[in-house]
Amino acid sequence: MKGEGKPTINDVAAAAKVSKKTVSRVINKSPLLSEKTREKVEAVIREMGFVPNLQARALALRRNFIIAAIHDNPNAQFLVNVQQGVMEAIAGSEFALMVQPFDRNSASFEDDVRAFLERQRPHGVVLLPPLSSDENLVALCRETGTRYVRMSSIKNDDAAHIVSSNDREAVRQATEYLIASGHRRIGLIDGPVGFTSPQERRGGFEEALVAAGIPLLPELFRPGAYTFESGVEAARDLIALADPPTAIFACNDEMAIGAMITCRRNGLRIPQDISVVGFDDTPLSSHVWPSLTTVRWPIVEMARVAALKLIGPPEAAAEHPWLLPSTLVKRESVTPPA
Amino acid sequence: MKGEGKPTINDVAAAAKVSKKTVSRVINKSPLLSEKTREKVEAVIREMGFVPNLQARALALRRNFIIAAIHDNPNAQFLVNVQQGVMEAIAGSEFALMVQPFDRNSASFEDDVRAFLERQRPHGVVLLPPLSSDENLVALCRETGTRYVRMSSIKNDDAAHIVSSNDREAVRQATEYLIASGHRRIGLIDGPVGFTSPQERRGGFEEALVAAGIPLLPELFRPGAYTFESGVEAARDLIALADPPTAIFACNDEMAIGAMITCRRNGLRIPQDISVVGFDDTPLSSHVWPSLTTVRWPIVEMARVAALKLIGPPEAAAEHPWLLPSTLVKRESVTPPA
DNA sequence: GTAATCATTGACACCGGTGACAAGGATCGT
DNA sequence: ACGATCCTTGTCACCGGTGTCAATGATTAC
Repeated sequence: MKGEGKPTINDVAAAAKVSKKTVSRVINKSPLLSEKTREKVEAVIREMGFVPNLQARALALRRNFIIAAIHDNPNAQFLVNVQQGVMEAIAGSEFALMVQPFDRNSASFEDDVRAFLERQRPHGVVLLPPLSSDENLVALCRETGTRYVRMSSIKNDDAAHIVSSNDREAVRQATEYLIASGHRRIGLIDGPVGFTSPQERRGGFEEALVAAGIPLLPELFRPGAYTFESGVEAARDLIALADPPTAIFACNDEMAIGAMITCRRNGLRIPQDISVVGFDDTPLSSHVWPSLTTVRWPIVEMARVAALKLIGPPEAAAEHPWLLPSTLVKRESVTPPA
Repeated sequence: MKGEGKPTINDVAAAAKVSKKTVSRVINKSPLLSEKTREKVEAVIREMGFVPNLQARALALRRNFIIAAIHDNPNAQFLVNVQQGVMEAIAGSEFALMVQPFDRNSASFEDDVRAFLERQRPHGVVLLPPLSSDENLVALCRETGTRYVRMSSIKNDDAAHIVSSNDREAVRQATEYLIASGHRRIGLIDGPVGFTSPQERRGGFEEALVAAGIPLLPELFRPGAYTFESGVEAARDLIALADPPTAIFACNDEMAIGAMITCRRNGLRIPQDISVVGFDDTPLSSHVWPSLTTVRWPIVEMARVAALKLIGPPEAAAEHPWLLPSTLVKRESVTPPA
């Protein structure tokens, strides 16, 4: 310890009168060490306040302790939930979480991602939807030797590299719940085109209708963009129909709430005049009035599992579950039709 | 290039038949280099797809390229805005963003922060509110030699280490707007006790009342916790008063919206029967009906400036502005009292 | 023409850890 | 008592960059 700066492993070694390798063994909890020296060195470490330099470790080990969440998702609650899940997984470990948004509309999108992966060389990345369904990114991860886990609704049994939720099934159940309540004209507000998540959700919706022998009427299917405004628009169109639906399923909560507000602005009571079901279970959904019946999407859990797959030994990645249940949360926005 | 793994500076040096130091000069754009060798080496770098290893760089330079956002803030929109601001500042640079939440209620809070700083040794940290008002953390940053910028409403002219917004003034203006509209009984829903931001906001509110000669009536001051539910409760109490207020200022949007919904549930029309003003300008505030008049808090800008202060040369940190304007956004939730 | 100066480039140690392997001392069996 | 074996510990090179300073060759000054 030269009086300045943080003590290094050399300082500790000198102070404890052992080799730096021995100190290294202590901080790595190597089993081939006598109890006596371990205690001696640990005492010195404590006394000097030595903390190993992660940069040096990263260089020597040729791997660092960074989990990166890569996304192009503007939804705040989603992102924060993901961050929470990852943090739960890495809490207490040496790992840290890096967050990196990308613009998928940029011409340099893939180059940007590649530059990030090659520069930061994170230990592992969690690919968040909707960007996670991009096969090029997966190829990029493979190419750069980056461990990855996709969070996606894609069908895929590569359990080591994906975490998914059974959205289709959950939406089917939600729709069956509407049908069981007596609804037969149910509007759907779709998610953005080309994204995988709304495909699954819509799929579950359609399956339920088909199973109940209810025809799929084009006028009841409305486009959406996962935004509040698109929910407003879609609902406006739906309730303007000659024979409007008695219930609406929106592919996410934000649109569902846009729909609720639009219905109310147009004099419809919820749920007496029209029932609404959403998807996500954002905090908001329990704050609106009436509270929103929705499908709980286990983002936090998915993110936690994704991170666990990344920080554990590679061969154990597939041992964590890859499919987590989305579940129907019944609140106040559904009632039998008048 | 040994056929395996990424090429290193040594591989490039060998291939270009120059010393590794010369390659180092090229990647650092050193001016003392002949144009000829620069081009030759750059060609080899491109051809081999060489990307310098940040870990090694970090070790040699004894500094890394990580900006960490440290927080104990559960508000999703806030966090994402901060992340966006930081990303705007570091886009195109070598820097990356790390996000680290802490639990201020934990007994090991300070130890946790210390462990994070000492292990990751980020190049700089942005301390987010409310944790940013903790002087112990600032001391910790100093002690560990970590560059920091506080995002806070604290009064402080240490321009190199703080980014603030003139919340007090903005709230005063918002309140003056209510007063100018004819309101004289205005309820306040406070923020959590012990936090600095609600102090400023309440301060601006009181200043405006005092300046207008309106007495500060205790029954019109209600506690809050920045949560939707606390807004609900406070509003319930306010409208239950024998002489209820004709307007409410809530210290954040979430409470304001809780208040709006509560008023409506109790048969009050907004803004005809009661006006509401919030603070934050979350996306939500323009989505509710009627849309919420609120104070726009420039989080993205503050975060961007904070990051700029961190990534630039230390002596230039104070040159960036430290005070950014919060501004009143007039929407539909305010009208003169009946 | 030669010394002085400048622009380029290289040699080498170092940042703070780790892995591979060797060495030292204690313990064991015979 | 002796070598074989095991348990601990140390030596040394290396991870992939950077700083310092010296060496080289080209240019300039006189």
